[in-house]
Amino acid sequence: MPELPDVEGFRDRLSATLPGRRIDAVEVRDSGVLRNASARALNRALSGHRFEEPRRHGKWLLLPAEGPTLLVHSGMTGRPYYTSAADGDRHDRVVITLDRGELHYTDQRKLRGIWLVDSQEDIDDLLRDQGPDALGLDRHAFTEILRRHRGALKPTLMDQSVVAGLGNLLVDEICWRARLNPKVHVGELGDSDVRRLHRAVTSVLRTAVRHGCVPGLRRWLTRVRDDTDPSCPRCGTRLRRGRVGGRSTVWCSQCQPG
DNA sequence: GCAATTGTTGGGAG
DNA sequence: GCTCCCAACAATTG
Repeated sequence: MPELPDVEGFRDRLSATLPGRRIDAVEVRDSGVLRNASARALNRALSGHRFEEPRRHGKWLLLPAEGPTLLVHSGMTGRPYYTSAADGDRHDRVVITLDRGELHYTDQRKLRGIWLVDSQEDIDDLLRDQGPDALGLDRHAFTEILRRHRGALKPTLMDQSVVAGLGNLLVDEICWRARLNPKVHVGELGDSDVRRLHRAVTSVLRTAVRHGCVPGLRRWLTRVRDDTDPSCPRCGTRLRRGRVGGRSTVWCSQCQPG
């Protein structure tokens, strides 16, 4: 689930609760989510520290704590959340007890997880291959980035080293909005195509961030993509399903020819 | 039992 | 070097 809008929602909610909270204890219930540190190292590095303002880059969430920083990548099913009560989730893997409330990381599938780093250099290292964040990317920068690539549109937009934050649902929604076939090659796009694409990225992201997910709104592809026999919310044509770049893809052969 | 799943990585082919 | 495909990671659902 987590793409840029979801992670931005995590960041926004944690921003309202986490800064200033002191870490009292780190309880690791499933070390399968720890990617580069032991539970003991986590405890030692974080205990007594206070969380600062959370940040985000693409699908990465950064939780700095006066020196050490937790980097969270939620994979497909992860979600960090603050709770003031002692409630939780079935798949809570890490529970950090704070001086007030708790920070939980729940993750059913554990495809990614949590990294602990202790310097800006280590952060840069982990995020080295990330392209610029998709949110707030202006048209000039977007065009310049796109012009460096030749492959199919959808895999290019989903490549986190090209642009950081776009996932499967978002990219389908963006291509549909821009009336571009997900299989079209980036090199074939004209200036007006790129302009339309940038507008679609911006507007879809802005709305999705407001909702904290890719919303199934009235005139959105996401609303119908999981229907048994979905039709285009714009023109009514039966939607096509297939795989593009190895991912399940939905598009409208009428609105997105090619 | 088999396929599929909203993410990422590494290996290998062309 | 670039692009694409596959398998793997893991857990659950249809």
